[in-house]
Amino acid sequence: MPTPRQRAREQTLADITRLGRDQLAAVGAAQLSVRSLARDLGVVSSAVYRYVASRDELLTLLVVDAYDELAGAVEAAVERRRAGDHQGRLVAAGHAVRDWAVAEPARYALLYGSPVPGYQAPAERTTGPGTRVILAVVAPLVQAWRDGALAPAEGPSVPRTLARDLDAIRAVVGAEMPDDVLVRALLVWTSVFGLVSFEVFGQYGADTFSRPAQLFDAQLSTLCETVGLVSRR
Amino acid sequence: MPTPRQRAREQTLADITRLGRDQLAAVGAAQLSVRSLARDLGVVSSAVYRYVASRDELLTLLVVDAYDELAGAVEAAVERRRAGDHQGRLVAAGHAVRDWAVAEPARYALLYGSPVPGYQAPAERTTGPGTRVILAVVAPLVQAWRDGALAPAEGPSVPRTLARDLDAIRAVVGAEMPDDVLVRALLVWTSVFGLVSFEVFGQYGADTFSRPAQLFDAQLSTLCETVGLVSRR
DNA sequence: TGTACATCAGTGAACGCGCGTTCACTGATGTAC
DNA sequence: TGTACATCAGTGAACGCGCGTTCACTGATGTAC
Repeated sequence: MPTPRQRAREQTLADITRLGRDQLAAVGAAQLSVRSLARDLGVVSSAVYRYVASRDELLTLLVVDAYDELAGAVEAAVERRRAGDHQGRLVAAGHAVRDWAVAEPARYALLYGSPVPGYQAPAERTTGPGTRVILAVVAPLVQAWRDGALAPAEGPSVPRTLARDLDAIRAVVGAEMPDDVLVRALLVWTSVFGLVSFEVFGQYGADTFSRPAQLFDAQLSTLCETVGLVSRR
Repeated sequence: MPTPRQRAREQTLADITRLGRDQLAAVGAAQLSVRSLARDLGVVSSAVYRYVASRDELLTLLVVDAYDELAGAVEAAVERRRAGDHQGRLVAAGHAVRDWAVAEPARYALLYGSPVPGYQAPAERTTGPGTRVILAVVAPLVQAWRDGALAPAEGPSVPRTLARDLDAIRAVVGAEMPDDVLVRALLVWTSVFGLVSFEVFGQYGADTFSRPAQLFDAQLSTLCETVGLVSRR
């Protein structure tokens, strides 16, 4: 049974996360400041140090928070589709990433944008949540391979050095799939985030596309063809 | 004939650009500061305002400088290959982008990373140089289409709203190519920068790939297949 | 060629601002006897 | 149930720092006569 003090502490920590998100949205990660967060919290700046040891730890908190939310959104979107519909699930995963990124551009930038100057995310705390997102995105492809629904590879085999790197990755993914499937999974991962980043970071120009989701969709289906995922009619 | 004063002014402006690049590399665009640039220049901070009207204009200067250099590098790499070798030229363009980005991560981030908080690039000065890069990257694909060397489209036609947006883009590209070719050009563009961004912004994890260029290469050739660019043997 | 004036690069002080972090403190909440 | 002590959230002042930008100025360079 938590004491009132414990409950208050959890509440304040939740408030800090929430206000941190707002800060992020308002000024970006580079300008995120402990003092201004304290002002929003209605507290003197030094009080925040009861909850986070430093500005860097505050950033880490927000990184983990964002990864978790994004991963959750992707996982939920995938599971809303029928288990056998691999392409549908992959498209759903892509759109989940895009929807979240469009709704939360600042948090997306924190995770997948240019690095925050002077801040290095502590691997032991962020790698886990970060990997969860990746796995959620490529899961439909991996499942398709497991079900034997993936068209066989066409291209040449990968160079030896690359093959060795892939072994390490295989251990993380936890599936014994062949090199070419793994490369395709990597392509899916990078392409999805590449497409989303372009849109969110404004590379297309302000008014070039009236319905960016349509472009994303068109490119996603091309991507599905590329990796050998074809919908069953 | 330039007066000594004019020559000195040009020299100082060049120094400012050079030191600005160094600043960018050292601390990133968000922390780039007029005062610290003045220190590097060996001059009092207010003196810099003889050359740039504000910090924002300094950033614009660096944006244009970077676009121009990158575009030049891509164009040169493309022209080093035989005119008929469309796939070779596209791969060369991709590698030119990657090489430049790896060598100049901070300047790459300024152009293609998350937006600099509080800074909005003036479209009338940056759009031109920015477009030059895009055109240089997709030029080999466009040329392949002109030469009739592009495999025909397979996917469904694009939605009407998207088609209308594409008309506007066609005007910029200055070529009367069909929608599906244009979509493929867009895919090339976004994918190349997506792949490069992932590597430069550290999404792969520090030591995941011992030779990232190999992964890039493998993904580039998959991309060439996707868009219907196949090398002639 | 010489002089008077205009231009302009660079100075140094100042304005007003925000930052991260430390530290001794007050006073409320929690706990052990 | 009551008391003494420990814990800990939050205060307010301070440290030392850097920032963008303005402004009146000095003195060298350039130009018109």
